[in-house]
Amino acid sequence: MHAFDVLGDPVRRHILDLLAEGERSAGEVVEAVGAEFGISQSAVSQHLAMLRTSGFATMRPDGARRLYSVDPTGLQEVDAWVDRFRHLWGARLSALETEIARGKRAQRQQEEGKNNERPD
Amino acid sequence: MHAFDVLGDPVRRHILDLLAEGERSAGEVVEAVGAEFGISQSAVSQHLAMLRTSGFATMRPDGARRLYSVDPTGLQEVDAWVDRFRHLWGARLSALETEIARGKRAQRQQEEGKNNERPD
DNA sequence: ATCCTAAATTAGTTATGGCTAATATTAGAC
DNA sequence: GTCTAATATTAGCCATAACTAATTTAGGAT
Repeated sequence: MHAFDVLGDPVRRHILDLLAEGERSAGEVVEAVGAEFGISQSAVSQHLAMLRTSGFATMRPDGARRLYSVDPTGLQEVDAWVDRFRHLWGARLSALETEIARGKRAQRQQEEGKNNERPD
Repeated sequence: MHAFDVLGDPVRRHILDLLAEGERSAGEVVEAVGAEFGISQSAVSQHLAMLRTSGFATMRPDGARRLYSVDPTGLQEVDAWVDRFRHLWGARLSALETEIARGKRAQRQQEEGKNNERPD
């Protein structure tokens, strides 16, 4: 199943949001998601399995419990796809691109300062 | 329909890839996509409509033809969602984040230089 | 060994997304 | 006006993703 199909489901996005805050046991995920979406333990378990097999989550056993975390792999895949289009939003990526612009200006000024005592 | 559901479909991703190269008429899209996926004009038209209503494409009429282009809106939405997880892959966003890091370093050095003649 | 809790798995049902086929719209040429 | 080309729209069919209910597996306690 393709990365975007995985993220297409609101329950799976919610699970990832939760895991983004840190490792969670399957039970904790069931409780949180159940509260929000009212679905069964089975359903959540199936989602967790899919997140794992599609590279969005990792699991480690802890006794009888299973602890899940975010796996960046799948998200990076998504990010890589979106990359192709980044140039379309004005070579300006809000806060991020502002930082870059400022950084470049700062660098330029610094480098010019090295060669020439008179910056613009 | 949610942005990720839109990108979940391989045909729609293919269309966006095509539009990323530049504006295309509906007919051109039908031909390109038809060749790759073997689906009808109707199917492609339905996909184009969805891309439009979900903020991934814009359309402008040109006589009887309709010219489609990528609309960054939907992609930005996706990008914003992924943002929450970026810190997970090493606070390193390939070229982009490298730029930021360099920029911050440059700024820091420059500012320190103003107050104190001895940079680290 | 028995029991309980945590979680996964399986089988079966249902809702929906994506398709085709047919039809409708619109623009331009004649 | 009629005809054709380009595209959109509608209705209906089908495949499948997501769910529930029931069962199974496994760990830890008594």
